[in-house]
Amino acid sequence: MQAVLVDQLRKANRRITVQRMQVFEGVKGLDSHPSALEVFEAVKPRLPSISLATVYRNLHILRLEGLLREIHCDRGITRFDSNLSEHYHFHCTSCQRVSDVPSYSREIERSFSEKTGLHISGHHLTFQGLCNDCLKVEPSR
Amino acid sequence: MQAVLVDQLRKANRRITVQRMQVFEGVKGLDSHPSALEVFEAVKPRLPSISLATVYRNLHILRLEGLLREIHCDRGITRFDSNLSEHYHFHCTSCQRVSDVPSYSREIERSFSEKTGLHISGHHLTFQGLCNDCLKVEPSR
DNA sequence: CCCTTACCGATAAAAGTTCTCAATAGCATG
DNA sequence: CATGCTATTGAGAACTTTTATCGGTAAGGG
Repeated sequence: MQAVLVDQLRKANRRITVQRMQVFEGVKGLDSHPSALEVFEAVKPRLPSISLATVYRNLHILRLEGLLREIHCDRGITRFDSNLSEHYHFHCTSCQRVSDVPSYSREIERSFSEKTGLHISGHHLTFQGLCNDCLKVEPSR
Repeated sequence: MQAVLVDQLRKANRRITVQRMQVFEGVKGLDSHPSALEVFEAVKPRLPSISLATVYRNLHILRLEGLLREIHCDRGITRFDSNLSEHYHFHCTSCQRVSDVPSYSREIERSFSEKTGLHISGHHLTFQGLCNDCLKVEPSR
């Protein structure tokens, strides 16, 4: 299980620890693009002695090794995404949850790079709006 | 000067203070999408007694009243943009500066909304890459 | 099984932001 | 122009999110 993950960590001279695996599983298990604190809460029942610092440390390492992505939607909060395939995000401005949008276009980058001559390594597209749950509660906006 | 700004603040029952005006000018004067601290540093020479809390307070109020936009590119930092016209951003992953990209497409929203049935209020598109200055220094990537 | 060292938990510290509160100053009114 | 109401200010405490420190632990190669 998680052969790619283990191989990539080994290759980078990183050890396979219970905490590291659980942090990764924590992000993967929560489809809601959890914050570090949410990952901590999710892992704690299975690993009651885990430290918040360990969660931060491993989130950072997993991101460095390209096994997780960071996303920045709200002020001051970093969220994590285990979905490495190219995709966009939908951010509900009411409940703050972030969900995946399966579409993606590399063409956007190419046309921008052509127009500006700039060196592009990627792009992020995030839609804002109200998710269906929040639309029911406050149909005002 | 700044008739729209003043009118909008009056309408919202907000007072026109030197500090508030200078905070707005600070964001507008820095084309680099400054953080709160950078706005504070920019305003301080003209208003040596201004408090950092006042800068934060007014950035928040100006955003609430729709006179500034917030953008979230890096981890943990909120940047401000006085350019209210619809546009995208280019984020240099080396020097962390953010610049404006003049293009915009409302069509993206419409097609996404049509496909998903979700209620969309906006979208943010940010390109990552190396700006021309940083490309010269580190042509590695 | 042993040794090296990456990693852990606990905690302090740093960075970014918001809150509290007494004093001040916009500005509407007379 | 003087007065009163209250939104705003400056200073600092407090809070939130994230990173650094450090002695002890355990992963994994030999």
